[in-house]
Formats: sequence, C-alpha cells, structure tokens
Amino acid sequence: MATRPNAGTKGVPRAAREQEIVRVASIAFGTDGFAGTGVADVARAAGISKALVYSYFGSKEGLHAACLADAGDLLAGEIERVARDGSTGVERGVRTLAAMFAVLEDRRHVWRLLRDRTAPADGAAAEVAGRYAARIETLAHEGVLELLGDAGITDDLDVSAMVRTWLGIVDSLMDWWVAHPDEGADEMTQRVTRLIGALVSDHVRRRD
Amino acid sequence: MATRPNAGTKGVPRAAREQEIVRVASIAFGTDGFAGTGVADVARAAGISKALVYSYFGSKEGLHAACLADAGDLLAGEIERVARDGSTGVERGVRTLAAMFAVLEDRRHVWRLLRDRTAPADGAAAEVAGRYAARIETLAHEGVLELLGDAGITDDLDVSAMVRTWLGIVDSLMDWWVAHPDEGADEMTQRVTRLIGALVSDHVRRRD
DNA sequence: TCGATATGACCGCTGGGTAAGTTACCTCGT
DNA sequence: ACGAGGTAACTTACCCAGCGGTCATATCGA
Repeated sequence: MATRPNAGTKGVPRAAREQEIVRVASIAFGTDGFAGTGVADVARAAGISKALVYSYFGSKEGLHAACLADAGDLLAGEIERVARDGSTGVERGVRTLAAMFAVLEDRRHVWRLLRDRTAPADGAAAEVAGRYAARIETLAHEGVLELLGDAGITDDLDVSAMVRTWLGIVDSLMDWWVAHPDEGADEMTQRVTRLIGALVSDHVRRRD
Repeated sequence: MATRPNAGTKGVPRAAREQEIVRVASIAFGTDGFAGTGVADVARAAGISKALVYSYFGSKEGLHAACLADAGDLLAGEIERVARDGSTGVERGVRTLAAMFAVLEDRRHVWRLLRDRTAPADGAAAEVAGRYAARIETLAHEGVLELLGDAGITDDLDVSAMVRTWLGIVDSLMDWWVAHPDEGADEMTQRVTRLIGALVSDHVRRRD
C-alpha cells in the first residue's frame, strides 16, 4: 500500500484536507511571511503534492486568502465582541488583548498573518486581507478615539498615529508570546497589566 | 589620495558613487525589505549597472551590510548619546524618540532597515546587523530595566516583553512617520508627548 | 597604448504555475 | 454479483519568469 504513491489518501474528505492545508499554511505564512513561504514547503508539511494545493486554492494568493479569511473571522469576531461590552480607554485595550491571548493561545502565529508586510498589496487576496484589516483597524480607531477624546485630544493625526502605535504594541506582544511558548494566556494578560501600571506610575511620580 | 581629484575614476568619484548606491539601496531595503528588494532595481534607481554594484559590494548581502553599517552607526551613536545624558524612565524614552526623529528627519526609512524580518538570519551581513541590533537592544534593555525597577518590577520576562514592546512602539511611530511626510521631527516629538499624557491621564482617572 | 572602470549578455537556480499521466472509487449493464 | 468504463482525486515531471551572480568586452582617463 505505502509502496504505491497514491494509495490510502483518497478516503480523507476534501473539507478536512483543505482545513489541514490552511492550518499548516497559516503557520508558514505567519512565521516566514508571504514572500518567505514556498507553496512546495506548505505542501510537503501537509503531506500532499504542490499541484493539489493549486487544485484546491488556485494560486499562492488564493491559499493566502483562505488563511486570511480563517484568521480574520476569528480575530475580528473576537475584537468586536469585546467592543460591545462597553469598556473604554486603556481598560478596553487590556480586555481586547486578554481576549486575543485567550483565543490565540494555541495559534499564536495567526496575528502576524493579518499584519504581514511581505504580502502583495494588490490582487484579489489583498482585498480579502484589506477587509479584515479594515475591520480590526476600525475597532482600534474607535477605541483610540474614545481614549484620546476623554483626554481632550481630537486631532485626526494624533488619533491615526495612536492607532498605528496600538497595533504595533499588539504586534510586539504577539511576537514576544510566540518566542515564549511556555507563557499562558492568563500570564500574558497579567503581565500587560503590570507593565502598564509601571509605565503610568513612572510618569505620575515624575509629574509630582 | 585625498589631495588629488581621485585618480583613475571615470567621471564621478568612487566614494561618492558608493555613497549614492547605499543611499538608494537603504530606501529600497527599508521600504520593501531585504527579500523584496532586487539588486537590479537598486542599480537602475542609482543610474548604474547591476554589475557595478557587485564590483563595489561583492554581493547583495554585502550591499545590505554596507547599508546596515551606515544606518547602525547613525542610530546606535545617537541613542548612546541620549543614554549618557542621565534621563530615566519614560522621560528617557521620549528623549530617545526625539533624537531619532531629529536625526532621521530626511532618512525615515533607515529605522526599518535594522529591524527587517526578511533579512537572512546568518551570514556575514547578518553578523553586522546583529551587532548594531544588539547595541540598540542593550540600550533599550537598560532603559526598561530602570523604568520597571523604579516601579518594583524586576522579573526578567517582564523586562524582556517590555523591551520588545518598546521597540515595537518605535517601529510603529517610524512607519507612521514615513507615511506622513509632511510631519516634521519636532511635531512628532510633541505628538508622542501628548499621546503618552493622554494614556496616563486615562489610567489615572480610572484609578480614582 | 595601458590600466582602471563600467556594462550588456549570459548562467544557474529557485519557485510559482501547469499538463499529462496514474490511482482509487463509483456506476451501470449484464 | 461483477467487471468494464467513466470520473474525480492526486502526483510526477515539466515549463518559464525572475533573481543573484559572473565574465568578456567596451570605454574612458592618463
């Protein structure tokens, strides 16, 4: 059986196999970026041939789009859920992070997927990516607007810069988390709370 | 010989031409990353042939290393200068940012150069990059250690995560700055100060 | 003329993408 | 019940564009 190339693989349902490819590809894309990931590598990691990947997803971009849709649904949905709970300011940021940590505990690479600088800026897949990125950025914008508004800042550029910075902070924490697999989601949330507290206490102490 | 008008060159002195190539390549590497930048593109942008780039720098990695050395000297030197002025905590962070903004006003892409995820992790050029990255990270570590120490936090993982986050914040601000070419260095510094103030005021208001 | 400098043309390899062949499963006529 | 034939799933082997890198050759200054 194993001596014959095609034996024993037909029984797996297509949906399950697609899901497995997306899972493997998401890790690859999230780790090495779009440009740094080869379709052949993904196929090998998934235990199938490169041509089959193309038969399923049409192109490397198609595969990428599938991964993005998967990741985007997960993340945008979760962030929207937190947004609806009524918290504001830094509190809302921390709660969002906590939700991210919880939902990404076993899929930490996923965040990077949506914020990949090596991904092509145009094309059908980029549009999918853009939609999810826009959804997430809109929520971030909303949160920042509230936070800064309470402090009397309404300047568009200030808001825009703060949104960018906030997303960068999430990027950094996710990267750090990926590099420290022993840390659990709860520990991460506590760590973030602790660090924000330290930052504020420094600033306040200095002001007096 | 410096006294003579550059013996044996064709029109432009070699040193000036090398400098121009590094300038152009830095923009390309900083914008599209190492993997996304082609030597042919750099050569075309510099108005010379690809072969000449190789004659000067030996390889794509060599060119990259030259760009990194240029950028690293500039940045690490400046950060070290700020570190020596005795400021601590958030204050030191803001001063460092101010210095970065001032020195990178006309070369905003340079920061990205040193923090390029698509650059090869091994090889001679990577070692150069690593030396400069280590220098910068050491200074960041030092600053974070002080900041957190004053707040009673000494945990290594906390410090490590905060260093990563700090660098991510700088990344984000630099990216935002690149995307907003009309904003000057002073405006950026003021903006950062304003945003930190808003963040702290929110946190303090909430605590009461 | 001589030597340094610069280039166009070329090479090999990598990686996205494709076509044709191979295998497993399903169906249907007998 | 069963095998011939059709079809979908899957792979192997290939194409080719683009990129890093090289070299013989052309050009320029002295």
